Formats: sequence, structure tokens, C-alpha cells
Amino acid sequence: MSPTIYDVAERADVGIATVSRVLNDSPRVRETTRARVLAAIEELGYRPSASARRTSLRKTLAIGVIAPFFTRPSFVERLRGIEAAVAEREFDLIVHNVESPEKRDACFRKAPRRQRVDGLIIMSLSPTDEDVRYFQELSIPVVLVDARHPALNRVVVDDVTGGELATQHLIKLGHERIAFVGDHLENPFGFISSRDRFNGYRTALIKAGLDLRPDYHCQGEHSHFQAQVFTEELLDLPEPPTAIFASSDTQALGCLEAIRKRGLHSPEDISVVGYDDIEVAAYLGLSTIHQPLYEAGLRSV
Amino acid sequence: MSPTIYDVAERADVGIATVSRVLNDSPRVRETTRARVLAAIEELGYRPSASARRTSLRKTLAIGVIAPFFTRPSFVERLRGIEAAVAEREFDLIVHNVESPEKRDACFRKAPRRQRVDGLIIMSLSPTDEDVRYFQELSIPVVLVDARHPALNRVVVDDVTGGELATQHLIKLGHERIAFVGDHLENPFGFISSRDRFNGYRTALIKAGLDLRPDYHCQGEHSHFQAQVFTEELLDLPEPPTAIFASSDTQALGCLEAIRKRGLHSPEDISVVGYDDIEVAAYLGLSTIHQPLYEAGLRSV
DNA sequence: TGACTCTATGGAAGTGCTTCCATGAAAGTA
DNA sequence: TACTTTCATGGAAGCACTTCCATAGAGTCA
Repeated sequence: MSPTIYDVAERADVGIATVSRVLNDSPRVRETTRARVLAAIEELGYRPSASARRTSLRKTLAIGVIAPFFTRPSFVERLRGIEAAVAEREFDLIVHNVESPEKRDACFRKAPRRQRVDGLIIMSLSPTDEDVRYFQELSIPVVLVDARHPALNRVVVDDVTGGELATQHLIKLGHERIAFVGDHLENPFGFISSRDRFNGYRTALIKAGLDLRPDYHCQGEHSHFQAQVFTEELLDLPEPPTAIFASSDTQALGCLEAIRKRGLHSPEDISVVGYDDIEVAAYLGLSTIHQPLYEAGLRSV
Repeated sequence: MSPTIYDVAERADVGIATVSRVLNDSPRVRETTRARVLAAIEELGYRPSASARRTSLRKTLAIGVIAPFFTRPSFVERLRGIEAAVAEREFDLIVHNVESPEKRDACFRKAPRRQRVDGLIIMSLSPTDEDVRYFQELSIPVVLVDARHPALNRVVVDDVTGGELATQHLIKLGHERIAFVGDHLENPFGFISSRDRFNGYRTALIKAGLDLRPDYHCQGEHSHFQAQVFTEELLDLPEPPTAIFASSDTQALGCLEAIRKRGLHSPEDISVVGYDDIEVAAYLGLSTIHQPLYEAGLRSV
């Protein structure tokens, strides 16, 4: 049996309250006493029980993340940022994987349950109104990343503006025939970033007085390969685009590959703009996420 | 304040012990009573406190994973497998990211600490003897995945044999000049899979009576790009190899790219064999990991 | 030097569960 | 009908902390 706070107290010849104070860096302990307690802890190899601490504090000291485990760099980047922020605050990070819409629902129910977490971060999945009601009922703070719901805090790069900027960039370069390669606008998980970027793309075209050509608009599975196929189709058009805005880096790479396969070169023959998932994610995860976490911590106090 | 087990007991007009039994599916409860308790739980919106449960049981009901968060597909695949297995047992999965050797050490100390987890899974990082002593001192079960230590359980695909098989395959195809593109054999994290695959490669060559040419052996950073550079160097050799065994899929892709850049084709001009991270990982994560988890659970009881 | 404040410290009461042990009633046996 | 068994159930004692409250001794000020 591992030693408890009582063992330490006895050994250091102090009360348990004092040991607890030492453990929590309370200033209300004389230096000599603190040293004695610390020595006792060391000698006994004592480790405080996290569970007991949590019961007593009535906090879980953990935050949960629900996310689809994709290999996408953006996923890993965000997770990395979250992990860093969480670790810093000596919280634990509990992750849940969601791979199917069914599992999604189960997860939304189970993860916040049993007061297991003080806060929840949901990545790339948009909860329904019902889900949100449920969260509120449990009064658990929820933050959305790369997803949206009117009633919840969220951390998203402004994808609409991002899409608009990317497209404007191409327009400034003199392009008039700009295609868009992105994900399905609607999908069972409720991803929205690609849709937003498309909206930004559309806005930019309209503002510039350019046509929004349906044949330049490709939406499909988020993959290297699919983007490649789309690009080939675009190049086969009687009037192929002179530039492509790809909704993610993964897709941009696919476009580039297709272009190269044709013996063409970018950007001489055709320009490609990607959406820098990785940069964006680093920003997202490391700096912006910071605040919601902090906030979640505060709210849970 | 959320309702406690006492509130439920009172409402259902039973003792707290009975409520606890209902919560834990004990058979020692009359059906009618169980129904009453369940109703009370429902009406009160009661959620048992996980922390209290854990303190009482003196288990944490959580398992930790220490891993380097790389974008590598293998990482995500393994994590996915672990998550699935953990979720199934209603344990929590606490992840820790390790990105530098320093953080590695800190993590090895902190993660198992404070009885926060019942078991630890370490991915792709080989602990030192000292680390292992520490784990044993804490009497925390540790399982290694894609890493190794004589005193610890581990789950690894046999990389030596895998490397040997891949190389034999190339030999059977008639190749005699086979190069190896892999990671640094030694690295600060203690990754070993590439080294093992190299050993398999070497064994296969020796068994076949082929030369182990130092100029055919490339080791460097694990990246698409580095592999591409290596391949170009290999192709520039006065006597270039006719086949390449790449230690991972990522690297194999780099090789293929370099080959294509030269206007060559695979497998006509030069064969490339990768190491199917993803397949391997799926196997690893989903089926093999299963057992150690179960075991870890058992041992922690 | 006495009254008063301040500080380090201990005791004890929570925190919300699990579970051992005791109990009374129903059921089974002779 | 008397006497075990069995079984559902409640009470209370943990589990390992935190923290409020009380206290004794040491300072402080007049």
C-alpha cells in the first residue's frame, strides 16, 4: 500500500493539514517545518492521490477532447497545441475518437458524463442543438474548434475571410479563371471549414466582378487523390482555369501532382493556392486555444 | 450543486448502499427497488462522481499514453487502436506529447506520477534502465509499443523479420543491388523500428550471399524529402541500385517521387518496397494492443 | 506588563463513493 | 410449527485528500 498523507504527517511529526499545505505551496508554513515535511515525503516516496484530491476539490482537473482522428496534419497540430496548453496547467487531457456519425453521438453523451472532465473541446464536429442543450444541462463548458454553434464558444480561424483572401490573392495576380477544390459542402460530420472557405472564394469572385462558374467548383472527399482527379478534370475542360484555390494543403498537393503529371508547371502554367492547415493549426492550437482553456478552467472553479 | 448518491437514496426511499448497487449492476437488488432507484436517478439528473468512485476503488480508471505526436500515419493508427480498446472498457485515455528528449524525461516522471493512471503505454520511445526502475518503484504496469526494454512488456511487430521479408521479396524478384533508406540508426528518442528493419535487410542480404554495400545504406531524418534526396544520391552512384527498401511508407513515397522526377518508372526501372506503416499499425493498434490493455487492467486490479 | 494581533499548526468535518457487516423478513426444511 | 437459510437492504466505516475553525505561542504596542 502506498503511503498516505497520514504517514507523512506522522513521520514529519506534524498534522495532515500541514502536509496538505506543503503540498499545495501554501505560504502559511514555517520553512523548517516545510523542510521536515518534504524530507518525510522523499523518504517515504509518497505520491499524493490524484483521485482523492479531485474528490475533495470537486473538480476533475481534466479536460476532454472529442475529435476525429484523422491523419491530417491539422488534426495533429491542433491536438499538439491543446496538449501543450493542458499540460502546462497540470490538467489531464482525455481524448475521444469519433469515426462515424453514430460514434459521434455516443461520444457526445458519454464524454462529458460522470463529471469526468471540467471542460470539453470539440474539434471539427458541429454539435446539434440537442447536443448543446445536453451540455448546458450538465453545465459543462464546451469549446468548439474548427466547428460552430451559436450558443458555444468557438475558436476558428475565420475561414470565410481566409478563403476570400486566398482568392483575392489569385485575382491580384491577374487570374480570372479560378477554380475551387474542396470537401463536400455538406457531410455527416458537420465539417464546415471547407464550406466557409468556399463562401470566401465566392465572395471574392463576386466582389471582383468575376463569374462563379459551376464547372470550376469541385467538391468531394478530402484526399490527395480526389483532388488530383478533380484537377485533371479541370484541365480537361475546354476552357481550363488558370488558377486553383485548394481548400487544404492536402488537396493542394494533389492538384500540384496532377499538374506535374501533365507536364505542366506551377505557377507558370497554372497557379495553386492551398490553405495552410499546418500554419493555421499552429496558430489555432498554440495561441488561440490558450484562452478558451484558461476560461474553461476559470468557469469550472 | 449536482445531486449526490444521498439525494438519490432519499428520493427513492432506499439506502445509499442500494443506490450504489444499482449503479454497479449488482444482482443483489430486487427488480422493483432497482426501478425506483433508476427513476430517482433519472428525475434528479444524477451523475455519479467519477473522482469519488476512483478514490473509493483506489483505481484511477485511466490509462496514459506517452507518444511523440507526429503526423505519421502510424502514430495516428496506433492511437486510434488504443483509443478504441480503452473506450470499450470505460477507461479514460490520457495522452501526453513528447517532442524533445528533455520533455521525454519530464514526461516519464510526471505521467505515471500521482497515481493518475492505472497503466501506461509508451509509444515509439525506449525508456532507459533508470526510467524502468522508476516505473517499477511506482509499481505501475507499462507496455511499450514500437519500442523495447528487456524488463517490460511490449507490443511490436517483429521489425527484423519484416525487414527481412521485404528484402527477400526484392531478392526473389531478381534484384541484387538493393539499397536501404531509413531513419538514423541511433536517435535521441530511441526509436528502434528502422534499425530493426535494417537488421532484417542485412540478414536477408547475407543469407542470399549478396554484398552489403555501405553506399547503398542511407540513414537520415524520417521525411518524405530526405528520402527523396537519398534516392537522388543513389541514382547518381556509378552503379545505382535496382531496388530500394524504404523503412516506411513516408520514405517510400519520397523515393518514388525522386524516381519519377528523373523520368524513371517504378517498378520497371527500379523497384521500391515500403514498409506499410498503416497496415502494420492497424494490426498493432487494433488487434495486438488489445491484449496488453486487458492485461494492464487485470494487473491493476 | 497586560491587552491585542498575528501566525503556524492541529483537529475534525466534509467530499461522494464502495463495501463489510448486521438485520429482519421471507422462504425452505423437517 | 420451530429452525435454519437465503436475500434484500441499511448503517457505518473506510478511501485520501482539502479546508474551516480553534488554539497556543510569539510578537507588538502602549
